[in-house]
Amino acid sequence: MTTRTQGLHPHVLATLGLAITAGEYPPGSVLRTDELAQRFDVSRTVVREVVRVLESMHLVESRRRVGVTVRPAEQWNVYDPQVIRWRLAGADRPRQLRSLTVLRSAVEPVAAGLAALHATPEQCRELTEQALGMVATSRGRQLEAYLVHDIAFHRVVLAASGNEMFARLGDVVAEVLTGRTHHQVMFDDPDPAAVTLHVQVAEAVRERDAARAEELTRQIAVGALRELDVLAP
Amino acid sequence: MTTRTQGLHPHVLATLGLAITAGEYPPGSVLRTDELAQRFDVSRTVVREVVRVLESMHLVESRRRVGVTVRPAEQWNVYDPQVIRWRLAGADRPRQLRSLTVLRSAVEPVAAGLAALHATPEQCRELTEQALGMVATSRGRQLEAYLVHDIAFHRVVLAASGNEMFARLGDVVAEVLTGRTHHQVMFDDPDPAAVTLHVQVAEAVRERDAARAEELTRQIAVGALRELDVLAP
DNA sequence: GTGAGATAAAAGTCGTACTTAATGTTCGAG
DNA sequence: CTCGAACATTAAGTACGACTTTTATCTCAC
Repeated sequence: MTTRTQGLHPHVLATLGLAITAGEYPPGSVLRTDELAQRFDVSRTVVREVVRVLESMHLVESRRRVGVTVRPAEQWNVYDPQVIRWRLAGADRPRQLRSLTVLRSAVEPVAAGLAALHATPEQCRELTEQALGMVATSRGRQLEAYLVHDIAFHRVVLAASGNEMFARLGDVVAEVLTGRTHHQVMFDDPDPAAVTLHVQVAEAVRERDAARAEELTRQIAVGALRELDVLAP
Repeated sequence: MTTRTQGLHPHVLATLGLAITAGEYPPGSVLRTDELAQRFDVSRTVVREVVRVLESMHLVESRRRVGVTVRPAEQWNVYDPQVIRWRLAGADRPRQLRSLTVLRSAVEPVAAGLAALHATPEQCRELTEQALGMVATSRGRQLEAYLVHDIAFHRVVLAASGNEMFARLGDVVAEVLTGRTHHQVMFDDPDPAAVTLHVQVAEAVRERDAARAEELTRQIAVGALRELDVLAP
């Protein structure tokens, strides 16, 4: 079950990162580089580079004479897309999905409001197009195709907000939506109300109606949260 | 002007990270590890570890036969606390401060609303205490003391929200508030209206009034944004 | 021009030797 | 018996040199 990556470093990093974020090493656990080198059958060089990266993610802390200790989850860089992916792939996907959705519910309405003020004509067009794509694929179990448009739609909104912090959440939203579609329980077809709301958001942005864009997006977020409450414990 | 850090790796990392985030290397610039090793007078080992970390922050990309190329700013991991610190220390502090404040304006109101639902008695007490501390230090040019309470206040709100993504923004908020107080132009005393609002937020949380906590925090955010508009171009 | 093949440049990997710092232990002074 | 200072030990940090692998680019025949 070797994770078949090209290059040793990526492979070791992925394996260790996944294991740590999955909680396989309780906080305070100590790893030694030599031991890891042996375990993965790679040189200490590779292990050291991996440890440095994990350290920059605050997953571990490396101290002389003691080793590489695993940090408590509260200290992890949970905004690191890599960490997010690991956690979504691991055991506590539900919890992660929930906390990310709450984050979305805070950010996306504001982003939509700003998008209404700053979106370029090109972005407005793109937004409408994706919304129509969602409508077109919202029936008949085309969840995969729907997902593509959904992701693109939210990406454009976040990018059009003109705020780089929002824009960079595009990847996170993509992960959330993908995770929801693939792993989470999900209805056969998306909620028709949500689809309509997306179309209306595109409309509001096009008409530069910031307040409406924000409010409509807030409704989308509320819907997503409610759905999560229904489908998850 | 050696940045006097203990350990070679931290020193090289800090220097290079700062230089890149400051835009000293335009996107697409190519660095070679041997060259860097020479320049910093360290072994290739150290440089390689640094490059791996920078790579995990998406600041650079390392490819065989071509070298280490600097990525465009849109791809940087702008949520990495380290990157945030570098950018706040560098040339575009104003822009960074603004985008982070917008992020706060989206997140903190929602966090406050959740805090009203989930805060422990201990957190309520802490909140009130910090708010009172803000009142006590709001006059007579005690900006430093005020800052401490301000940071603590917002940290508690974010932590009390019960959402880990929000909680982890505590450091970011701390950086923003610190940056605003130290480097940004700021009035001699904080805005009295803001101080009052903080006290009221503590009150609302204590009384479990989520809607009010959210609305009041939104007003704080609006004030912060307005202040930024007044004091920055 | 175009495509196959040679060339070379730079990152990737490895092993070993040495340095440094933190921890734990020992041992002597009080 | 307690305390503290010297010492030994351990694991990370750093350095260096050799070798491998990938791949951009150049060459040359067609």
